[in-house]
Amino acid sequence: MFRRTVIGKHRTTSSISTVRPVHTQPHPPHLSLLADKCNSMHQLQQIHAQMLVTATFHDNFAASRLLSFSALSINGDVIYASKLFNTIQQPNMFMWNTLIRGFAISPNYPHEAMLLYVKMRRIGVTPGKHTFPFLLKACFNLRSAGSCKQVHSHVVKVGFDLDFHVVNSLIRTYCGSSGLVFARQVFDEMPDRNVNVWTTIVCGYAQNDCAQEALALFNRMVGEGFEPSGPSLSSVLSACAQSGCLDMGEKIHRYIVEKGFETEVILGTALVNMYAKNGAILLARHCFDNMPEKNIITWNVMISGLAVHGHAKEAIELFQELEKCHHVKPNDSTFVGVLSACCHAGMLDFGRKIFNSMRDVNGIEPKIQHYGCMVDLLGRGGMVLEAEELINRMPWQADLKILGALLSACGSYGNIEVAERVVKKMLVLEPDNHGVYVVLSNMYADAGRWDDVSRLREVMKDGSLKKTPGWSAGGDKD
DNA sequence: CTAGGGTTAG
Repeated sequence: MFRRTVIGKHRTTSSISTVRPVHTQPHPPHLSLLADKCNSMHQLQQIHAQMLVTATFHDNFAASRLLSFSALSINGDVIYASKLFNTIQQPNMFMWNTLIRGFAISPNYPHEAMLLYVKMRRIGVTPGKHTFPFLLKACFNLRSAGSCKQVHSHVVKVGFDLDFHVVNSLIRTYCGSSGLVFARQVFDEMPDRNVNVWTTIVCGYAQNDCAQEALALFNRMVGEGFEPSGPSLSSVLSACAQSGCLDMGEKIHRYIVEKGFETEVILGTALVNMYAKNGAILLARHCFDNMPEKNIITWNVMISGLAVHGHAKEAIELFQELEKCHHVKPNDSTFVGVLSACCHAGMLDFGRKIFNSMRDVNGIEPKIQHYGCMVDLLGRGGMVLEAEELINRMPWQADLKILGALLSACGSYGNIEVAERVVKKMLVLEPDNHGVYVVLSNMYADAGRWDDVSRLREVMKDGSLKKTPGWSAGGDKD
């Protein structure tokens, strides 16, 4: 069990590799140091075992080091942490908080954080000021405004409603669960604020598509004498990007330069995005090229910015540059940008190659947006049948958007046969979609099929194709 | 004795 190979790496004294009887063993403080240095659950379990044998585990500080690793580390195991926690007779506040935090940030068990909090209250333990930010993180990850409200009332009852960290967490959590009104209320009721709180509310509005309000609040913040921080500038740039406020964006850029802010990844990306969304593609590119460090979001913003503004070739060249980059790997939205560039440039073969390379080379499963790009690309290239086939091969049901792209390709290339099949599918999804009748009718007219035009007109008067034999939208299922 | 809030895209 106590393999020297693993433990021995960090061994500082000889006592650790030899298990001595408990009564002769003083609490070895180095065991908790080891717990801090461990990087796998395997190592952690060995230290745990050592602590049990040497009675070190009864020391709450030592036990909490184990708890922290297993609950919080990327290589940890929150279920193990929970079991470990249950063996502790008198957990202290740090331990309760650590496990709540561990559950809160776990992908699968944020709800357990709430349950643990309830359990803690039931046995009469009063939460500390650190408890609430963790608990609220769980609410945030659950996207639950209801839970947030409940926690909010506990915050008030326990009296932490003046703690910046706690209140900021409340605002952030409300913003993340469609509770912008509550967030604003909490914000307005604060007797005093700091830059972080201002940033949270500005960001909250920006992320909820309320760019104007975000800009207004940012201006108010500055007006009240707060020095904008890097994060607050990133947030307001996002608002400038959404709302087309190039002037404001440039003003912010000048401010960043004047104040000598480090344009590290996030702030730099926010600038690139702001310029790209505003169509100032050269300025975007200039910022991009001058960034010393970029992440995948930076690349995506630049690539799709180029694609959208008619620089398909450059977008693809940039993607090829990204492929040579060792520390940044493309993700699924990278491919949305690249495929839309192919679409724009009509690069059919290259687009097919890229689409296939997603899974084969990059291990990324294409999503419906990628199929959408491909249908568009194939359709515009006149490969209407291939596009239809691709839709039929998708693992999901086609939506109106993707069918619409195919239908318009049918229109451009006069493929009535496919158009009729597509229209049927679209009417299943949306029986009163009049647009599709019009498209189809125009196609019949273009082909001189006047009988079909009038037949369709009758059907439209009826209100639905469903009633017409041979046109029963739900009737012949594919 | 340990710890908490703010930032970039779709």
